Amino acid sequence: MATVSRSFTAPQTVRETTRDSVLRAAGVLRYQPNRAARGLITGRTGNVGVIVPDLGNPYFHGMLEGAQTRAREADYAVFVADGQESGAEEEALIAAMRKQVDGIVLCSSRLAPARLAALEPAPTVVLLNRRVPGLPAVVIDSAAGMRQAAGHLAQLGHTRVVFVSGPRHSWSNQQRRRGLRVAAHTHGLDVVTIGPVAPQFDSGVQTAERILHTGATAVLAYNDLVAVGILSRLAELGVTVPAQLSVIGFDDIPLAAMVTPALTSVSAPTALAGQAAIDILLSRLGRPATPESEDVRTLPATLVRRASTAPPATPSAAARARAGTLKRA
Amino acid sequence: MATVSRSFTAPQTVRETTRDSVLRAAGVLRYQPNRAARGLITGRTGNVGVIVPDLGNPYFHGMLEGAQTRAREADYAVFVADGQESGAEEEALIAAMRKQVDGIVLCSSRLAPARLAALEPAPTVVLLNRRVPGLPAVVIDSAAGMRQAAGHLAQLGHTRVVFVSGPRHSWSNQQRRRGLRVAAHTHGLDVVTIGPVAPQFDSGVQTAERILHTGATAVLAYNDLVAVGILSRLAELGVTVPAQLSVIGFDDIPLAAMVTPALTSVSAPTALAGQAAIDILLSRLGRPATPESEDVRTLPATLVRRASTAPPATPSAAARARAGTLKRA
DNA sequence: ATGAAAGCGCTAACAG
DNA sequence: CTGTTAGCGCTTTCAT
Repeated sequence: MATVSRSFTAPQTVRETTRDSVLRAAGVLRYQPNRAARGLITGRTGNVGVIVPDLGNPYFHGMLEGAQTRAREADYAVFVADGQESGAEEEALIAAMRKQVDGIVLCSSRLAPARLAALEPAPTVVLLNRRVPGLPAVVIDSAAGMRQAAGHLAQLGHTRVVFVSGPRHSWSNQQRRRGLRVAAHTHGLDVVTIGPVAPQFDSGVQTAERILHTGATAVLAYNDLVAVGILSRLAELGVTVPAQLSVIGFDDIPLAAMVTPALTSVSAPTALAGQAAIDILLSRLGRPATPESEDVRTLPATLVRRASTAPPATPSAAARARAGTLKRA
Repeated sequence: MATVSRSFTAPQTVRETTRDSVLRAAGVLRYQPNRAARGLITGRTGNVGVIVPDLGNPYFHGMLEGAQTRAREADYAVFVADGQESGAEEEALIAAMRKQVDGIVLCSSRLAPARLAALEPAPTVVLLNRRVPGLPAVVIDSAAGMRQAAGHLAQLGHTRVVFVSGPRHSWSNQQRRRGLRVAAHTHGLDVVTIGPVAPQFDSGVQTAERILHTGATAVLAYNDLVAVGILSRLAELGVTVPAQLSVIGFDDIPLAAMVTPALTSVSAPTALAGQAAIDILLSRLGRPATPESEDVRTLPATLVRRASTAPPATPSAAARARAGTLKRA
């Protein structure tokens, strides 16, 4: 009995011939150690949890995918749960998961900072797309993307750009806004802010004309959804993009890759972020509770040059390239 | 000790006053029964697994979301795993999950029918978007959507339509193809099939001109991706949609909701399907192993009328309505 | 209605 | 190197 256990968990401590026959027998009987029972004694479950505010939001799919991939590579299974945009629900989920997982990745947590800080050390938690002192985190550096976007526009000769601001209290929006202000200063760009607006297609449609009235030649939208809305309305108004106006969106959702060739976008590496979160989580599980070391990993958002660098030779060729990431059912 | 257990699992068997003090104490101490330990003895884990071929594919997000929502309502936690489009990996995942879950939902399984049939009765499994005799399943009835699409086109006065066929061996494609054939016959439509083509944006771009050459006035594409490709190329060619040509896509991915107003789409209720799968799974867990009763739930895909019924009064209004489902990070 | 004891499947400590 | 023993946290007889 103990020998069987050892053959799985500490193969070196068992004579080779014995181990072989054990493993062969296990193969025939399709025996696999019961992880729940193992966890009962080792205190480790081999599971990690991933909590997102809304599984219906494409923004989180990349994070989930990245996390799942990495976790599975390390032979961890992942629980996924939907916090329903509610801090209370999130806390309930954490409580429910606590004993079933070794750690939890909290994506864009809706919990108050104090609540988050109160979680550690049990369970081990890693924040994704959120920063709270004392907790390990993976953040996406919007500012980096904004620097690239501003540099890109400056190089194209733009001098006056519009920023369509997202939800006022959104951490992402603050990041993007702040990043742009700095970057614009660096490149001598004049920034006009419109908004805040809801991060919807609709908002873009409604702000398009105001944007034109500012006399700006380029616009950075809070996210791709807003950018696409702007593009849609501009098309109706007969404004050619990017010739008369450059439009830059923000996000990493498959959607963005598909819409009109006129869209350039600052893209957040969500899948990489998911992977990084798992990496940190697993490394923390190694050393038992080291409150001093604070792991924070920053991933830069990057400008994905699409058509607006210059009108593409054949628009469809560019569109084709962009569509490559989408898959079938 | 035993009384504590009973207070949680069988409250009636404990005197009210005793139970109250137990539960109150539990609240204070933040005690929650350890589900793993419980599972060890009851044989039930309170977890379900969801396996999809590719977490990066938007088509499966709805299923996952629906499944997660329903599972959580029933106080089940969900494991999610990515089969990487591989039957072998899928089997490995099933094996790994088996002891940790009470049942598994297999979405668009890539496993051979015989392999699937060999799974039951342990673990309990429900197929989603796949049908194999003897196994409970939730399928999305593409034929219903095709009937609506054909009826819609016939009513608009079309007589000759193109079907751009997807991957030859795809179950979905067979369903759609077959459904259209029947529906076209009913409505006296003439169908020209082009393809099979890869389910990509690119394919649409490449087939657009061939479609025009057929003299057809409407086209049904295998999926939205192909449809959008077609629309993109048509725009380049100066063909107005829907006036000169009606384009209908197929799928339920957020993407589709955003692209040009010219797209009408047959939409698959993936979230509902995910919920239904969990419903069946949980009902099966109730009655222990009833191999006779074969639960199969069919959900109809439906035509989502967008702009192509008639050119919208204000295109942006229609576009706006379609964009409503997308959310922010 | 409650407590005592056995045991779910496993690993860890200790003999041998 | 391998077998024996104890016990992880819980539920479930079986007594009381």
